[in-house]
Amino acid sequence: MVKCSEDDLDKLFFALSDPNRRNVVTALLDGEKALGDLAPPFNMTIPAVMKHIAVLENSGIVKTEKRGRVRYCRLEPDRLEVAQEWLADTTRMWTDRLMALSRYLEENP
Amino acid sequence: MVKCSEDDLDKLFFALSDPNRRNVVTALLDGEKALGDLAPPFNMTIPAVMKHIAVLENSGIVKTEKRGRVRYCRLEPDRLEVAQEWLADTTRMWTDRLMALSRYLEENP
DNA sequence: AGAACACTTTACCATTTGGTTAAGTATACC
DNA sequence: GGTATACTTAACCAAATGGTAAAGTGTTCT
Repeated sequence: MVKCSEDDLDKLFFALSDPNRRNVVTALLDGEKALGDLAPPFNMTIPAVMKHIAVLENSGIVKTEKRGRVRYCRLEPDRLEVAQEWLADTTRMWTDRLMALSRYLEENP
Repeated sequence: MVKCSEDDLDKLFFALSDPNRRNVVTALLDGEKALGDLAPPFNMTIPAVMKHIAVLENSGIVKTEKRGRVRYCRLEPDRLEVAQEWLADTTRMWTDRLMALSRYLEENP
């Protein structure tokens, strides 16, 4: 099981619970993008994008870096992998226990 | 790719973004539980539990049924599987694209 | 019938969220 | 130096969230 605090999970799932933020993540799959490039495609103002980026950065999914007057945003592979592993482990655990339950129900009608 | 609306994903991730709700999900792995049995372990009042159950039910993760004066809560395997598949597909897509990116970066230093 | 039980509903509260506009700051260009 | 660019900050707003206490409703037990 991946080490990951409850608080990390809160932030991670919350970050992914908004469609605009998931869109930003999708946009960043192409690679690094300037903060200003993320607003127009989603009809958001720059301050709105900044808040979403802050949430994503707080969750560890995204990192940003300022070069000159431009703030570049990119996905953080490590954190993505942590998220992926936690999700896989958890859903597998759910599935296992649910299968055990359904097996039990079959054997005890 | 699993069919799953953006709105479904909002609800799903949001439902999982609270530690009390994840605890309720974990508690339900043992099987069906009465609503009242979910409050004491987490130091919540009954109305608080009801709100969390409503969020989980709205996301499709949990279903409830009233028998007599007791409301029983249980995990909904179908929805769990949908969630699991979506998460696996999405994280795989992320991983694929990130691997393509790192391969590109290796070949173009 | 009457009491006990297990929710349900209502009303209320502080905080957070997601968004805006407008003014401010730092960098790049002519 | 002065101007355009690209964020940043501040102030504000409506709605949602997570929680409570208290009163109400429907079942079950004696």
